Amino acid sequence: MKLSTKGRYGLRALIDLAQYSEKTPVSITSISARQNLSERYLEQLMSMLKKAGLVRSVRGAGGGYVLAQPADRISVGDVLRALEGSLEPVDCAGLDPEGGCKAADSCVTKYVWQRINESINQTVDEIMLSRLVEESRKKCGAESGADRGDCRN
Amino acid sequence: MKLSTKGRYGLRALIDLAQYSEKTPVSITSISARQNLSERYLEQLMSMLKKAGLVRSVRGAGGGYVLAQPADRISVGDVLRALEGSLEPVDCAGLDPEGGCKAADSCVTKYVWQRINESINQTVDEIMLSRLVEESRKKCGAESGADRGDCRN
DNA sequence: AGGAAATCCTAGTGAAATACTAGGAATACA
DNA sequence: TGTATTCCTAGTATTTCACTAGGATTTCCT
Repeated sequence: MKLSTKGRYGLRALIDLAQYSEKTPVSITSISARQNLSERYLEQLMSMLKKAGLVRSVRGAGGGYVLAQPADRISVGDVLRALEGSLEPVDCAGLDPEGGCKAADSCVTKYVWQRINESINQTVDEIMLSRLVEESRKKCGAESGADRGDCRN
Repeated sequence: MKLSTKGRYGLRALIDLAQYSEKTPVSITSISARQNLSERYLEQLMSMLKKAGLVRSVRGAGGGYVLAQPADRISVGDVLRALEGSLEPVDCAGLDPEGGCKAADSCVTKYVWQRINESINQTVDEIMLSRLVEESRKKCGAESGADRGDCRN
């Protein structure tokens, strides 16, 4: 039940992007420098976020990324699902027509997985990027945010 | 964000155990036969559940396992945490004294991981084994539960 | 006593996923 | 034309997962 680095790094990157891309696009180089992430790896994450319609890209010199939607319309859930795939804790095969779990109707644990799934999604869908950006600004205002790169989550 | 087979199989096994161990201990052989699980693997899961104090074992012929607590005092959360370890989506190193995340105080994403963690734990802690046993009995009453083994979740 | 049925314990292992790295093509600004 | 960027595909070392294997120990039954 762990999130992979995709989700963890990607959320940090998007918060960073939301903070710095108000006027001009933000390059992968600058995000990865601030957040202490591998450029090449972050590149792949941004590509996924783009496919999911959360960011837009500007190619060429002076280019980079910007949010494709206002920060108060992008939820943590949108970000995590884009990067991690479905957040449900178990892939119940009950969906496929001929796929798998013939016991779907009599499967007791399925109820449990559904409940977990709902609670996770509800939680992540109600936290908006804009809110995290606010928090971040508050905290960086208080302390000099010099050592931000230490946080790997 | 997927549960491993440990949590999935283990929960099924414990539901099975709760149903069949009212009078006598239930052997791994019989659980794995009913649930269509590898005996050797299930053995390891039962060992973990024992360490966690959820089941007791009776050695020797005629032995097996019984619940160490009544089924209405064992939650799904107890089972999953015993088998999967902590359910928190990110191992924030903020706990260790000299361990890791120096940015803990200024870490924005930490808030997100905490919220997810809380919602997962709350959900799984309020579903009791006894309830799942009830559900299982209802469903097996309706249909002839012959094909139970097909469900791999 | 002796065998059968069970738990207990440690280690090994093939396959898959993870977390990157690498190389280069395409695009746009200056 | 050159430099800064995104874009795309493929390779790879490490780790984790999901078992399998071998045997020791305990207890019941005859």
